[in-house]
Amino acid sequence: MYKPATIKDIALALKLSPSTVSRALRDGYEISTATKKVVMEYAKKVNYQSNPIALSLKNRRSYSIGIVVPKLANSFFSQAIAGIESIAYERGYHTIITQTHDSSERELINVNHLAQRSVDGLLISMSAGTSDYGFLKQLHNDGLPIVFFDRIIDEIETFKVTSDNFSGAYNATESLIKSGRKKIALLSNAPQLSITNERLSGYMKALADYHIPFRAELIRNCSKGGNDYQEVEDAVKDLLAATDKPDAIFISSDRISISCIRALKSLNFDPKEIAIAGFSNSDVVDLLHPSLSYVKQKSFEMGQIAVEMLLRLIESKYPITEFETKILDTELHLIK
Amino acid sequence: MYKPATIKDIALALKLSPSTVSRALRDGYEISTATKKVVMEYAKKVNYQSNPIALSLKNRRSYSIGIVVPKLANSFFSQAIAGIESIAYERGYHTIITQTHDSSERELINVNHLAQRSVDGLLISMSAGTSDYGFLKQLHNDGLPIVFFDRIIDEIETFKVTSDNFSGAYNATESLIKSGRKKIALLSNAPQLSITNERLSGYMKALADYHIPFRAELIRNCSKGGNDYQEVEDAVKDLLAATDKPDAIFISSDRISISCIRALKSLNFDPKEIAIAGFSNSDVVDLLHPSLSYVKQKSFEMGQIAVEMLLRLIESKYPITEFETKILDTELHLIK
DNA sequence: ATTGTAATCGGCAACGATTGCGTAGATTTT
DNA sequence: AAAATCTACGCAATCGTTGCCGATTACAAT
Repeated sequence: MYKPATIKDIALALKLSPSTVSRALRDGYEISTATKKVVMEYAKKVNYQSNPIALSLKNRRSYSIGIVVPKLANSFFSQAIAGIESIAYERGYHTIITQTHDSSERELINVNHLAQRSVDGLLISMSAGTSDYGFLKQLHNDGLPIVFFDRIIDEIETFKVTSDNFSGAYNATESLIKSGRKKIALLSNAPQLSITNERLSGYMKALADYHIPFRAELIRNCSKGGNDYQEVEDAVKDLLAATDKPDAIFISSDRISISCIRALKSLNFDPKEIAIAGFSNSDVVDLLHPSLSYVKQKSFEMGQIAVEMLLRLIESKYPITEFETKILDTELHLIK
Repeated sequence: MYKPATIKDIALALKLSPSTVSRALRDGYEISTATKKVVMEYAKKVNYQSNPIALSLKNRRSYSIGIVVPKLANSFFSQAIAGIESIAYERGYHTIITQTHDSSERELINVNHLAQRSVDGLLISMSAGTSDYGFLKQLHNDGLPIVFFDRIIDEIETFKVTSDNFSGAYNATESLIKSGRKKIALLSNAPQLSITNERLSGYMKALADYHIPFRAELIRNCSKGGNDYQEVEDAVKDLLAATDKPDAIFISSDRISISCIRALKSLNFDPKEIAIAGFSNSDVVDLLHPSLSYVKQKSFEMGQIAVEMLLRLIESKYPITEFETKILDTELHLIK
């Protein structure tokens, strides 16, 4: 059985009391230099390390923060996590990463697990399927610091950070228009997500600004958000089977962008015939074929900002009542 | 301050002792049905959930397992994690995921953090930079169950699962040979990794079997394992600048495969002039251009097998002394 | 010699949950 | 009616750590 040395062990071996050992290790002022030296040396010898579980129980602080994202395999999220970690580690916090695979049930389980494990705070990007935020509201009201990133919600008042999805979508759509396309379809993400609607608005505004009539039949919702390839292929096939078929597609999600490319490839479509632009943070998006123009979010920075917000909440001595929602701009990369 | 209901709270409210409440909640036989009913109902009302921290401290069991991988952004690992979770959740365990970014220091910190957090066991795929396994040996000797996957090491005797890297490399190299290539370069991964040498051996064996002389000048080590793009580009550039330049490249790592493709693209190389094949578990590898034949590992299955091994170790009543190293075969996907 | 005052350390309790043991009171047995 | 048995619950210890208070000692000030 795995059993590391404890303060008691040291106390017993050195014929001291646990409290003395504890204070000696933390360099307390009331302990003599000699005792400190003996304790420190013995502690090093037996490789003593304080038990974070016991500390968590006693202090109700764990110096760890919980991360809940839909999918690690999604580049955007793994980049955001890297950003979170870059700051968290620096500030002495550990991270506990969990993924929900866009399942509400899994999300509930993970969030509760993290809360019970007494993480000091929570960074969360909501799952597509979640519509009941009661469990989060509960935790938030009970005082658990929470920061939302990317897929944020209105129902809870706290710090949030997300991308300028409207402009991102606007710019991408505009670029398609400027390259001469007029019949621009939209592959949209799960409709309950905040980002989905913002991107839809950007798409519509761009059409309007360029006097292109909005055509509902060019919109396809992929409510499974690219987790289901078949859904996307069916949508693409359907779009391209129309008599007045689109000459471009704007895709409002990373995973759906990939699926759309795969669909176009498997349907053997001439890339010149149909232009595509979409959101993507894939680190190989520039190598894909058929190629697409893409809107890239500042994922790493978003992670950094989110965790900084969270640490402000956690380490603030007084309750914070003024919250901020930060919007990061996006980068449009056009195909050469 | 976030403060969930405790057993004491319930005891106080119901004028019972904590022990009675505890036993009532666990449906102990010595508690009257009436009391149980009262306790259960009140517990539900205040949304009581047992504190895992306290339980961990008392039982030295946490029903959580630690996962340590080099990089979440690497598809292979995020797929393996999905496999791990699929089994772990089913069996009532939580997972705590950490990544090292191939840094030994980070690996040490993460492993210790997990051990101290009293995870019941550890699933680890080693970082490229690690050469001192002392800290793992220590934990293992102290009785912490550990299972290695993918990037395994010989120095510790326990369950392990990895891919048949030799055959994977052999088959890929063979496919290049059969397509008429004779001057096959090798972009190799960090040399201290187990998988690197196995793949090198497979490459060499294929050359030998087809009577192609081994040429050391066609081997390039990317010791940073594709974490550094420039290293790969330099290697590719160097290879292709030679007078007797290769007509094919076999790449022994996922990340390096991607970097190599990018290098070839940025150097404007004709895909027909130089064929490439490499290990990759990217979920978009079939959409890349220039395209490559690829060796895909059974990542999801590997995760499942690893966690099953770990649970055997954790839940075994008697110490296990007979260990197994499972080798999964790989899938070769040729470009059409 | 007495009091004051640091310096140095130990004891107790608590964080939340579990559990062996003890026991008051009710019920049954003799 | 006395003794034995049961029922249903409480007490206290435990896990590792630390905060608070108290105790001991030495040494200086009075």
